[in-house]
Amino acid sequence: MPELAEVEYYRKRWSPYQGETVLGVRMHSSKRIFRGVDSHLLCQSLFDQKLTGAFAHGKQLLFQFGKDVWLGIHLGMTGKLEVGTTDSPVAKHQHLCIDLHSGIRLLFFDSRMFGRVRFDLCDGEPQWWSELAPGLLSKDFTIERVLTFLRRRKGAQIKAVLLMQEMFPGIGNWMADEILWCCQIDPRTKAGKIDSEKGMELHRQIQLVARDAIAVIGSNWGDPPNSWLFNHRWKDGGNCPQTKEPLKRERIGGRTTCWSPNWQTYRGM
DNA sequence: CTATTTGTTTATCC
DNA sequence: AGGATAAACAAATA
Repeated sequence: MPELAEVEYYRKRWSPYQGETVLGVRMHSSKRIFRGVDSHLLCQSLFDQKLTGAFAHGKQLLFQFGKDVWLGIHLGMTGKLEVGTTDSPVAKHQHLCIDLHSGIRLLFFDSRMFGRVRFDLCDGEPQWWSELAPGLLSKDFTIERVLTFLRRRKGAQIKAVLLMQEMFPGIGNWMADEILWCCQIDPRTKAGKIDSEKGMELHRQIQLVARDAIAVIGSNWGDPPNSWLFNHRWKDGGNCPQTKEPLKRERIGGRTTCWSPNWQTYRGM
């Protein structure tokens, strides 16, 4: 499930426990999720450290312990972070639990196991983190960068381009559809066919959708208003909030895409 | 039993 | 070389 706003929601779940000290760490098998991680070193390094930072960037999460212990988490398709207590039994699909002195237990679940845990011991944030593309709401996410990227990816469908994390960190399937719906762009449009005027609108709507999604979902997983495509896109028989006509669902750019054919009529130059 | 899933990585083709 | 596309990954759900 997790895209930009959901990831921010999960960051907030663990964030309040900053300042608390780690009593113990347990990892439950699942080599896949811990690929590349020295699990013994991870447990050892976290022990007796305070949680000192909780960061989100796009779909990536980063938790800092002490000064130079860093735990990175990607939630994949089905990952989630929860808070329990140190006496709760191990649940299904539980991969990591961090017990704190207060009796609180920080938990990471992921049934499909497309998620990933990373671990770094370093002075300053890990390199992979500092190399992430500028966030959608940062001042470095400029119109120029977006237009240049659209030109480079000119042969790909815009739906697929919006899912590329190296330019649009945090945009996932539903956000991409929401953004294109706001811009009235046909999701099958080739990126190179979008003129600069439409490109500027796209840039703006990306920021608006990101801001609104974080406001509504990112704080307490609220329900988006019915004026969004979001509430109508999942099941068959949904209607476009603008035209009231049936929405279409089809596989575009490798992903199920929902759009409103008579609303999203822009097909470019 | 089959088809579907809100994500990324890898292979393959061009 | 670099871009575009599809398959693979694993498990729940309908």
